[in-house]
Amino acid sequence: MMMVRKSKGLGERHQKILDFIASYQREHKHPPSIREIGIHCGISSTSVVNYYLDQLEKNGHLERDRKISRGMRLTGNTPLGDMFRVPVLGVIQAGEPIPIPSSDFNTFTAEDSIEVAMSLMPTKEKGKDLFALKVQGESMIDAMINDGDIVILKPAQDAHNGEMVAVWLSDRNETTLKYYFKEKDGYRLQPANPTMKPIMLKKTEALEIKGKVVMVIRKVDRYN
Amino acid sequence: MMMVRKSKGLGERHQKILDFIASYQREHKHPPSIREIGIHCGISSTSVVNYYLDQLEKNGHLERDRKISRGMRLTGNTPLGDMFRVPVLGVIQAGEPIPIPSSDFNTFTAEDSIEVAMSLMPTKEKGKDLFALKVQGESMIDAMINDGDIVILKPAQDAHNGEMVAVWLSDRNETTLKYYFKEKDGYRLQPANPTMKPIMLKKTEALEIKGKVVMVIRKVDRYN
DNA sequence: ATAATACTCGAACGCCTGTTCTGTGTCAAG
DNA sequence: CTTGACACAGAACAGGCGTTCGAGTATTAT
Repeated sequence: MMMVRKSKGLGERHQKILDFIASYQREHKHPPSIREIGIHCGISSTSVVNYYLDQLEKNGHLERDRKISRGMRLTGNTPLGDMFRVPVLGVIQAGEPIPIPSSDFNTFTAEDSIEVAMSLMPTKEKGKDLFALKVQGESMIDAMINDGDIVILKPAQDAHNGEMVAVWLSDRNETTLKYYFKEKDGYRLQPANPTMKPIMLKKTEALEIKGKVVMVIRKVDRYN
Repeated sequence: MMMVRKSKGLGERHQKILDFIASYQREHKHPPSIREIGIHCGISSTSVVNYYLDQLEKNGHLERDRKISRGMRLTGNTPLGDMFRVPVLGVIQAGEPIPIPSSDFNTFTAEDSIEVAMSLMPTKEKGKDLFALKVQGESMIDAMINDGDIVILKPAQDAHNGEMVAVWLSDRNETTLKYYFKEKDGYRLQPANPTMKPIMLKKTEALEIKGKVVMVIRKVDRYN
């Protein structure tokens, strides 16, 4: 009954156009013209570009200011400017396992997410597969992280000494954020607050590193 | 010798054009045309707009892609996209007074500053006269703020109970970040970490509120 | 006063750009 | 096979838009 040409919603060309607009805008700070889109996407006719642009507008991926040159803008979670979008996968709390990114967490799930300015991002892990978690409860206080804070993590299964990691201690059924140190007899999980004592783990105890902490953001609007 | 028409660097019209471009871009996600600038800035001729645009380009406030419609972009500290630029006025540490914004801190001082996504901003204090300070030393640990953290503040001389404020205790020659509570016999400055004891102040002791904490950002790249 | 400089206007030129129309080839349903 | 929706190309049109030029008006220096 229903005919499917290439894929259901977005064809390869739709995606290519969308990507080009985003990269062009990022570089030039203004959208491309129809003809420029055509050239860079291998479309020889302006009418075809217009054809796709109309579809993208119908699907809600794009907004157009008709009659205005370069009058288009990407909608939805395509951050313009120099910022990064990080999906908030869930909450992190002491007694619960850590949600980690699934394979297809980059899909069009317009789930909850936050935007972070590129210029704030440490090192060059600019927006690989970063993800964010909202801290629930006050169990991370010894990591100097409060209830309601947002932690941005980079997925990882292991870590170097001195890195702050999110770990799941299955033996203790506990999630925690600590500085990671491997020692001869096991592991040491050091709180950020030097006045607090580290957790010492024997090699036999399970320790699952879920990610490295890249950034912590605390919005202080808990007053009224 | 030197002739000064209106002001030295930027005339009123230059500023008006700059502001219009910024607001137009923020709303439409693409730059305005020369004619649009003319209309909204009270300039009847496109050549005059072009005239000012050339000057702005020469002064480095603008970049132009000649021959390309709407081919202009603001340079310097004019964040595109939906983000906010907050100037970093200095450091905050226990033994030093708190730098606060001067009257003309919005001028073209291309000093150090950070960008924060609009969507991260609490409440509607979107970028009034916010400013940021870099925390130096570990004296703010009881506010769950670590060495190297960036705190974003809103200027204030007083506060409501329960708000986190940056205060300067001149009697003790001390700067600190605490939750503020006014009590019958004085003030109570409560650390964020509930396991730590508050500072009790008599009414006679000087307490200068310098700002309210709006946000805390911690970049965790202290590993290599 | 005179000249120089800064600023403003209006109009015209021509490329840039979005729009529209006609035509072609493909593929699946009837 | 025929039909029709779909994907695409090319050309032509009209208006958008940056550019340029000639000219007029202030303001300032000499």
